[in-house]
Amino acid sequence: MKIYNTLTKQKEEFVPLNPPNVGIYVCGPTVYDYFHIGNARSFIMADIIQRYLRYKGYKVKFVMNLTDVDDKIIKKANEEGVDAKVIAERFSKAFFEDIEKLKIKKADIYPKATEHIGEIEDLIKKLEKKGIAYKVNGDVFYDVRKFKEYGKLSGKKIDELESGARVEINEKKHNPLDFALWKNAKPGEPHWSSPWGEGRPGWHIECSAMSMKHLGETFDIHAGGHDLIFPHHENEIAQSEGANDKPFVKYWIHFGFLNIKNEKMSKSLGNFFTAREFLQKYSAEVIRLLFSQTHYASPLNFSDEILNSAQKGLEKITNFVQEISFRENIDEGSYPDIDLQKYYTRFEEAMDDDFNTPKAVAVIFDLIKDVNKIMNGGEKHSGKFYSDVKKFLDKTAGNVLGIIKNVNITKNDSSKEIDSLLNLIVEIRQEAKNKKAYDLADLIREKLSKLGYFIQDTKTGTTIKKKL
RNA sequence: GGCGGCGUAGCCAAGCGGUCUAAGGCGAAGGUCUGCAAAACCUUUAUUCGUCGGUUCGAAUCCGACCGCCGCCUCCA
Repeated sequence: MKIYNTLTKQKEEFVPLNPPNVGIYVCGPTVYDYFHIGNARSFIMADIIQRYLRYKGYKVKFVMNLTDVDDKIIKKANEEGVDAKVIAERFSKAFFEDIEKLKIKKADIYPKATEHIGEIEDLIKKLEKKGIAYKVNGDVFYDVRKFKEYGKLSGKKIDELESGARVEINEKKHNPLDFALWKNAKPGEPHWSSPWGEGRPGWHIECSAMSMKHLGETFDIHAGGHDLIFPHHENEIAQSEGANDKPFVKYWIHFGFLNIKNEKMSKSLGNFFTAREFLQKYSAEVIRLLFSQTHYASPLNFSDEILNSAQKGLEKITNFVQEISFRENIDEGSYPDIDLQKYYTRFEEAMDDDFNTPKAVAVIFDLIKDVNKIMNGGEKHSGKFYSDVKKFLDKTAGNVLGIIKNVNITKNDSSKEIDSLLNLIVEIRQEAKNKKAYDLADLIREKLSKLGYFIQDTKTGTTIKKKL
């Protein structure tokens, strides 16, 4: 299995530090607002990565942090005249609601910055002791010049950065690129007492402290959006490696942006849609299919057109799953000449190649086409065949990509009853058809459709599907 | 200004030295099945991969120049 590593700028064979264990840390949200569909892309792609690693048999420990102290949270709290905690709690809750709706598998741990002040403090002390951090009036800064490898992730050079036009001017810093580890609290801001006075942690140090605590000083995979490479992840490396003198992360993965009209979707540009808004109109599966059809690292230009395209594609998948679910129970006949193992292999080859989900999706569609062809042959086939196909889809498109809707109408006893009633209706309609009472047959179809059930007459019998 | 990425059919998007007369999805046209409908299937829809050169027996894939687009260098997934 290969992963493109931002640190080395090449695809590398994935060798975990401690197989079969794999530690993954993904930069989560700053909980000051609902997250937008661009953020959702990162969360979903990280989800697919961890699901695939589990599929491969790795024992994954997946950590996603919540930044719950931050300038933006404080700003919002001030605007509303409430405590910063109120804002953080409100949007943490919203975050969990939204990722659940997006069918994102829960992380093993969601550490919060405010619950790791002790670890953060220890880390800063360590850096201070080594002479890498310095204090100025209650603020503590990281001295970028003290870390020789600064810039190794982003490919930037300190000198070039300094001459850049947009470096913040702050006379307190030794070097314009130095960044805050600890911020002196202004009145009304959340604060904790520390050796440097009342204050709060800087953003970058949180992730170093929390990832280290939950995954160790060196761990396998760290992922996040492309815009975090610099300065966030660069600074994390500086902090962690500066303190521990050992490699921080083995593989760095970065997700491409979701663009709108060719521009990065972001809160600051104002060209965003929240994930919640989208979920009202499109299902999680549609969004996931859409994202899966582009490689995680490439930019993805968002538009109604591609959304509709994904929706149609998903319908094709859903129709198919309903069809085989139906046949799984009733059909009897031969097992057709098809080697499902071939599709597993192709799926894995695609995913093994730096999580090539577009290719993996193509395998799913190939399978669907091939099986549809078999079903169109007019012959009946064994239920075992259909359940094998279904198992394949559940394992790959379902458990890894998350693009299979639950089509089971029959889940409990009461719906079993519904099933037999539906079958009765189908039989009656068949009688009507036999007597060429097409008006009546069409009426039944029409009425059922209004109730959300679609009747379809196929070569091998009538099937009924529920609208999903 | 520095650093990085991208440009493949009407749209989206894989492919990254030969199996490419280039996957897959959407769309479009015609057809099959059907009482009709729906679903599905079949056929067609890029001899060509931004442009121009070069390397090579061989290039969408490597190199160079140019054109166009985007991102990072400030909070941002």
